[in-house]
Amino acid sequence: MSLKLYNTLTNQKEEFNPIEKNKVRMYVCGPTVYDKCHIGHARCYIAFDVIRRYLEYCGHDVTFVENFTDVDDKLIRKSNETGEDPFEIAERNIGDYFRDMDALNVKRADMYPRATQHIPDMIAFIERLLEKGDAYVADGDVYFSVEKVADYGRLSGVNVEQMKAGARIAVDEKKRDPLDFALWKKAKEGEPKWESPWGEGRPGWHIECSAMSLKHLGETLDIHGGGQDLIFPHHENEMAQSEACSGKQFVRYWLHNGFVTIREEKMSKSLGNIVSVEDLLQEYSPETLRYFLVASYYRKPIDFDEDALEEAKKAVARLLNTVDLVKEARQGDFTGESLSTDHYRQQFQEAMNDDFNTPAALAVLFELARDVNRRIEEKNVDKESLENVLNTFMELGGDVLGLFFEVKHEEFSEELLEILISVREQVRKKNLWDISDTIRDRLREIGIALEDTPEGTRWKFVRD
RNA sequence: GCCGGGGUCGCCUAGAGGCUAUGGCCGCGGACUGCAGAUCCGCUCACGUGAGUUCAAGUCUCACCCCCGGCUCCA
Repeated sequence: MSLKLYNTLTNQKEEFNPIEKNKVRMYVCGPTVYDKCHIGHARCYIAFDVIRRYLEYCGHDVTFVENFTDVDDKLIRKSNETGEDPFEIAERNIGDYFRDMDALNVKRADMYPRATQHIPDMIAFIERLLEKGDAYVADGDVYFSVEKVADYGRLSGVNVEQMKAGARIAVDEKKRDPLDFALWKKAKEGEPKWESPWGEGRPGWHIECSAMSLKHLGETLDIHGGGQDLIFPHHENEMAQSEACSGKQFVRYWLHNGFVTIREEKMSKSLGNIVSVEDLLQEYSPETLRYFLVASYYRKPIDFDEDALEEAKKAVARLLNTVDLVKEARQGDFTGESLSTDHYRQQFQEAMNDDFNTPAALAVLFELARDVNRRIEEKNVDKESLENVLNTFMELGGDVLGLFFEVKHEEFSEELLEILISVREQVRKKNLWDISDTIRDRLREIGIALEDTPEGTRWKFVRD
């Protein structure tokens, strides 16, 4: 059973073999921090979070690097609009990014290099390209010469000749060829700038990923990921300049996640339909959001709407309830037949090995949930099995998919709650239903759900 | 125009040649229950259209009809 993943470079599923056995070098294009994170960012970073987690589950030692683009046109524009310093804008959005991603249980990368902290690396990279004759200086700008790359377009499948013929390329007097792209941009008035051999200026967009991945992960990466929109021009250009520089293959497996649409429309500033993670977390639990995003195959588009989130909320609750039931059951005196989780684990792995097929993997968890619920209901399962089932849920649904995780609750007295529950028990014995229901309703309002069972009343924290 | 991805139950979502097509949500019936919740059991004639290949086709081929994305702002 081997892991296969869909490689954008070859347009097919390939068996995954890292350069070094059990060692994975992985780079994901992080956000340009000019604004808050939206649902599309969440989709991307959760997708690659799951990929990273699964690789780790398979025993790989993953080095995961994700960058922050903290200097670029959009940041500068934003700064000009608001008057706020661009670096402050970046800093604030980076803080928000961590807050949102932490809330969504996205594991932290091993490194978060920032463009502005790698200016010398980028300059050195550009100098090397100039030495090799793959780039040229033009009036303070430096451009990469696309014609030096024989197979330019091989990642994205763009047709070079056709693009040249088309009118979609902005004409720029300084460029020798319209497809050439900027490595270094000459400083303009009021923009952030750094000293360079070509005068003051700032780096182009693509160079940062090439320079930073080279520095932190080496010349060849095992996995490079990002949103589908980055395939062209960003990744095509990264690949062109990195391979020109090193003479080696830049990335073995290119992975790209699909987009999120909002009620069947593209999410965009002009449509004003951007849904921020911050806002979503006001309405929905991290588990719900995460489930929603993981319930589709990462390469397919997802359409966002409230109904879909409501569905996700109920679906994930089923799994969460089962985990609670198993936790509770293993405390009781259960005996009976054993329930092996081997089959489910194997099915889960089979699904994940098929290019991280999380919907199929979830289906396996639901099957396990149904089967263990039935056994608990029948009181026909031994404690060891329950323990095993719980571990299976925590590893597959928790460690790999990131759906189950502990959250901190405000300090409160469990003892007081127990007293309240026992008082309620007494009034229930006297059929004083209005009082007992009031207690239950009021507790529910503050996030504590009571459930009456033949074995007594149990309570749990709930999040919507 | 060029390139790419799709159309599977009421809705969402897997499956890519072969036993009764995955899982979820909703709906209906039942068990349990003071109610609620949770859980369990059962039910509900889903593969865009038309040809072809094959003993066998959601699954391969061709044609057609629709949908979506990219083509230097984008995760």
